[in-house]
Amino acid sequence: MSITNETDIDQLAASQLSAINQRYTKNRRQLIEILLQTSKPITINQILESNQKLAQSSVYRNLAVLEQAGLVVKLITNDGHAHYELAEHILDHHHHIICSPCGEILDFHLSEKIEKALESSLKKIADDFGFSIDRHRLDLLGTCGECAE
Amino acid sequence: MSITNETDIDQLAASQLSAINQRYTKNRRQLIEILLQTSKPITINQILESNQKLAQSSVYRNLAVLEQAGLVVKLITNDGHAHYELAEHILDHHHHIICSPCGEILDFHLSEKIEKALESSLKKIADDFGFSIDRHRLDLLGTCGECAE
DNA sequence: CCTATAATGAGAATGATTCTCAAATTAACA
DNA sequence: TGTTAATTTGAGAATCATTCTCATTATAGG
Repeated sequence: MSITNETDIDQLAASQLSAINQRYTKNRRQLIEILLQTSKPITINQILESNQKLAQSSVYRNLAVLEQAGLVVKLITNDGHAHYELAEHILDHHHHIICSPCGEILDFHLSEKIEKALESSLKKIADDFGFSIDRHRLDLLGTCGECAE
Repeated sequence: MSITNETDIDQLAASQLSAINQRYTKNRRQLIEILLQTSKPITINQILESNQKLAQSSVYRNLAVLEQAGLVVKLITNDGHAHYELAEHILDHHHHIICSPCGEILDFHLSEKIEKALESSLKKIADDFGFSIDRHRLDLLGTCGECAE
């Protein structure tokens, strides 16, 4: 399900970007690389720290482009900093466990059985509301071991 | 499960506020009332429109106080405007279906069976991660019938 | 190699939210 | 029911993440 081969991701990125008339530039490639190396959703500041040469405005702009291309997902949480990670067809379908005190976000997976049951339930609900659904998200909010000490 | 009686809510509000050394003032009572009358999470702007006499800064401050007291929940979505609603022990446990184009949020309920299965699953996951969990949230993201036209 | 078009980067602008502080309100007690 | 001390209020200023602007740089395609 998930793609880890760098070449595959480059092809995918180039193709999804060109589908919205955007180029797969060096800056955008670097963002994809940073997100690939990180196993959890990260903030713009963390991206800027990890590569001092990137311009803040370009990072914001390019993450927005990558999001439009469907390559990146932006997570809005209560801590005032958006977090970014690769889209689910690159990683795989998962959910987030969020530490409210420190803002860290980690990925987790539901068992296939529950995930399926949930999805069919949600499909019915969306129908009842007359919604067409893009995706669902499930977050666990709490306190990590470190912050609890 | 849910509380609809105004007197009960006032008692609850007064007690939860005093637990954090805060008063149940007229302004705060009005916020509770507005949220009670609305069946879905609303923004600060909607609150200000519904009662022109409220001062913006006070609404922000008081919603924060009510949130600290555990009476109100703040929902952060991708549309740049926080939405507020009464806490789950006043309404009842539910989830949100969000229209990305217009930003509207509606409440929905999972069947008790799925909700239970999900909760026990999540409890195990939280343990694995060494997290203590306050709550979970499940959102459906899509497009409402009106925006789809 | 040219040229038209898109991307970049530095800094300014935006806008939701938070902060400040003087004035108004309230609680508690005499 | 006054008095007083502490809290809340409201108007506007300040903050800060994010978005926009625009001159410069890079790129694709002939």
